[in-house]
Amino acid sequence: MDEQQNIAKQYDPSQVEDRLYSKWMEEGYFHAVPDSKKKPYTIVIPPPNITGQLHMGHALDNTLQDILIRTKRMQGYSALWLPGTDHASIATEAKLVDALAKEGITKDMLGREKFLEKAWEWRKIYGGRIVEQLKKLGSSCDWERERFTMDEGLSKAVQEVFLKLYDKGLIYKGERITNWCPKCNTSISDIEVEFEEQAGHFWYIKYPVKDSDEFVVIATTRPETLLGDTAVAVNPEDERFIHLVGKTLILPLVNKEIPVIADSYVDKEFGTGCVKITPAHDPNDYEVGLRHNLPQIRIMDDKAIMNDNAGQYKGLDRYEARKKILEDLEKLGLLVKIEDHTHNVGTCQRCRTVIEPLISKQWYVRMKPLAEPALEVVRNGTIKFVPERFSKIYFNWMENIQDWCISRQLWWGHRIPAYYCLECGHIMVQASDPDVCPKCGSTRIEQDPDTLDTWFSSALWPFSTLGWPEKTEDLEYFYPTDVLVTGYDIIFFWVARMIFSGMEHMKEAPFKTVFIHGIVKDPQGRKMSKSLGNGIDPLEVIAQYGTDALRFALTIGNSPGNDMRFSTEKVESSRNFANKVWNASRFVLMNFDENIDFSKVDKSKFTVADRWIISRINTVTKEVTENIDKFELGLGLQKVYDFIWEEFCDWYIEMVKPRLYDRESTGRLEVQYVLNFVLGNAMKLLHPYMPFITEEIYNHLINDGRSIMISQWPQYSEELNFADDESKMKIIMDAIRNIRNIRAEMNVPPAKRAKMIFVTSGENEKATLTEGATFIQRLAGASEIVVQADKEGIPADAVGTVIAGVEIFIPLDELIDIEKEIERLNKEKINLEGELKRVDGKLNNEGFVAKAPPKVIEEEKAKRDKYQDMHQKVVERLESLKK
RNA sequence: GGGAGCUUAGCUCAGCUGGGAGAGCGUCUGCCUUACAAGCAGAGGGUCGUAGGUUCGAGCCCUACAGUUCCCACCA
Repeated sequence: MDEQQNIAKQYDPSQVEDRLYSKWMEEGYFHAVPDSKKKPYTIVIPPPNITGQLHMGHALDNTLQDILIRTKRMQGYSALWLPGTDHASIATEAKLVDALAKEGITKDMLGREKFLEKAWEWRKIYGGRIVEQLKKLGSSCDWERERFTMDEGLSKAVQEVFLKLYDKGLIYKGERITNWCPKCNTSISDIEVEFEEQAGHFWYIKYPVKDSDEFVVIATTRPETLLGDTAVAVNPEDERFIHLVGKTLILPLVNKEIPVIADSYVDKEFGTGCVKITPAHDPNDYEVGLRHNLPQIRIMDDKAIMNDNAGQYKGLDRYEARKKILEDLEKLGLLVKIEDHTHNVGTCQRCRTVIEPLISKQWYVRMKPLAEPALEVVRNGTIKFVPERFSKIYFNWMENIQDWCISRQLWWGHRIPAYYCLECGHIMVQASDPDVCPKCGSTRIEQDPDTLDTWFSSALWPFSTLGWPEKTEDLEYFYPTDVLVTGYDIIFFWVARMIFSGMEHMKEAPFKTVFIHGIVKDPQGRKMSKSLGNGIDPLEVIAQYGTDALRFALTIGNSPGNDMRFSTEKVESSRNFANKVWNASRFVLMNFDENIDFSKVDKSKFTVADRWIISRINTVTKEVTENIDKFELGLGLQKVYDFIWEEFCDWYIEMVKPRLYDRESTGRLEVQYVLNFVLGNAMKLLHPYMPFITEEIYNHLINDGRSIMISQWPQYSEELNFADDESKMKIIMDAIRNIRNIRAEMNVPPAKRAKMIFVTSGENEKATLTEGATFIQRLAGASEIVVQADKEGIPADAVGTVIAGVEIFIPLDELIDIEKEIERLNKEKINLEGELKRVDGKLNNEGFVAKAPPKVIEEEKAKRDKYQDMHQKVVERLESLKK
């Protein structure tokens, strides 16, 4: 076949990938519809941010999802992989603000409406970018169903949920201390605060006692908050200070009177035992303040600039204020000492700015009632984490859950459906803009300016994307989804919230399995990050090595939940495998005749090798299918890899070459059939992992002409299990390996062909060796093969070896180095003695014989017999050489 | 302070329910053998972190310890 003869020696993914992806799209293979004849299988994508760029984490996450969905599609499910993107309110808004700043424009200059117009423009430009990048990965998403968290339907779902939870009293507005990011200018939830160890100081400051010479010393890491102090607390059982409780202190610099209070929150052992209490700027102090009815004095504005309450420090940034305050305290002789102190500082996940806890009015979700069903559904196994250990992390978090702050002082996002009467302050939470206040009749009504936490909408993703709150056919058919694939870093942000949302609004868990993967790290084991600049761009890897190689590298040798290092060496070896597959296929295709008619195949012409490889792919099919079912994707891939490279390429193809090179040979058609069958099935098993190359090859093989994507997943069949042929092949392969070993060790030139004599008394061995003679000739470089029952006619200086039940001799024309041969045989002898010692150790152990399963004992006995026989023959051989 | 993971060949990692230690890369030797030098054949290399325990039998189960990474908590 001329066309096939011309296939390039090296696989070029760039010639294949885009072409095939377009074809799949055109054919609509990714599209899934409710089909009563099929079972549904659903995965919803973790929606990437619209401003995002594909990174290795995405590449891994989506490769794993694609492997699962492609497998299930081939297995006959109506397999839906539902894609989409997330508006990522805080991230997008921050980027847009930065971009505008470069043009000298601020949010306020634009106004809300204009700003949102800009944001939607951005979404148009960048939202599509990540989608195109996912396509480069080969993701078989149903793009006809692509969703966006701010789509009309999804926004409807968000509103519906907000109203529902508000009506149930599960959403409330409250004034309390929250995490505030002065840079992003918004409140954030607890999990968006990342603690970072920083080197800081402990400043010891004197607070004089009123009308006394006495004073207390407090230790603080944040002296600027002194301005907002409304008490100093001591432990009620601290005898050192108990006499001061109830007395009044003079707050330095401010010269205000504050009380000394007793609260068990104070640790006697830590610091000085006296704690300044700043209810408006510290979460713990806030709690203490509530217990003791202390005033809350905010001393900073939303940008962490000191406000009116800071008196002379007004207008200073919090760190400038700190410096100034310390100077002033120093002057007054109130700064006692300074110690170095490393402590954890809360920073904004988004921008790394140090969080300023502030008192403000925010919307919260009451979590306790929602957490209970979400815990139960994991406890009772309705939802399983893979690996299982992550359920513990989930429990730990969910059991100690705090109310969720959901309002954000941002513009880009779902606006909170709450309206305020400007006359009487009445709050209306409803779907549409009210005309008049039902309480006072005023028409002066304003909507809450805040938007919702991005995760509020992603929490609804598994059902909002399927049409909820409408009762759609899709929702009915595809919900609940089957697997959620994600990294362990977003279990709290997303997984947990989807679970309680699913339970609350659908009364059903949103998925059955949470398949957790680790983080992709750089070759030195560091997390890939922008600031380190150590990220490896998956798109560059694809451009250089191909998508299949990237996917292979991300999957091979990786086990669920574990982090992995990514290196170009790994991609190179992955690329090499793709090339190997390519060339094996090239070989197969080059050796097909025109107008092959497999209906003429005569199975009686199958050789031991044919049945062996069929039996092997049959077993591998079973194993790989099981591995994928158990989410052991790396193990499954390893098995396909080993099968293709070692068994199919290194053994089977090498063994069938003589039958293919001779166009008149009997069984030529049968070989072609077996090659086509085995390679075809191997490509199917490999397809979920390496979709492009497998499709390209499958298209050239002889089959029903359908795309491999929608072909049927191979089935294990008992009829294709040929145990006899597998054991025969073991003899043949052992013989070949041993002979190759001798030849290498005895420095026999590779090109030199030699006569080989096999001595065996076993009928089975004899028949097998005769049957496999051509294979041995070719693969072990034999010129002639003789199988005989005794050592008749074997020259004394022949080199030799032994496998189970068979002695092998190679008479060489030249004189051999007897010493070297003795040395080599001695090595064999020592090896066998080691094996015998181990087996005997077991069989001579009474406990083993009494308690081990009979099958294990039988196996050990068989091994002992085999090794004893081999050992005896090696010893005899050594003795005859020493003469 | 609490919790989890990891520790296996020079490097990076697999090892499913306990039954003779594996892969890739690297190293050494020999090969351009008409699918593939991004390849073929062969070799070397591990007391599976340490110490106990359970078991006929432990890389795998239990306990303690050491090193390491991460998560949660956040004592000013």
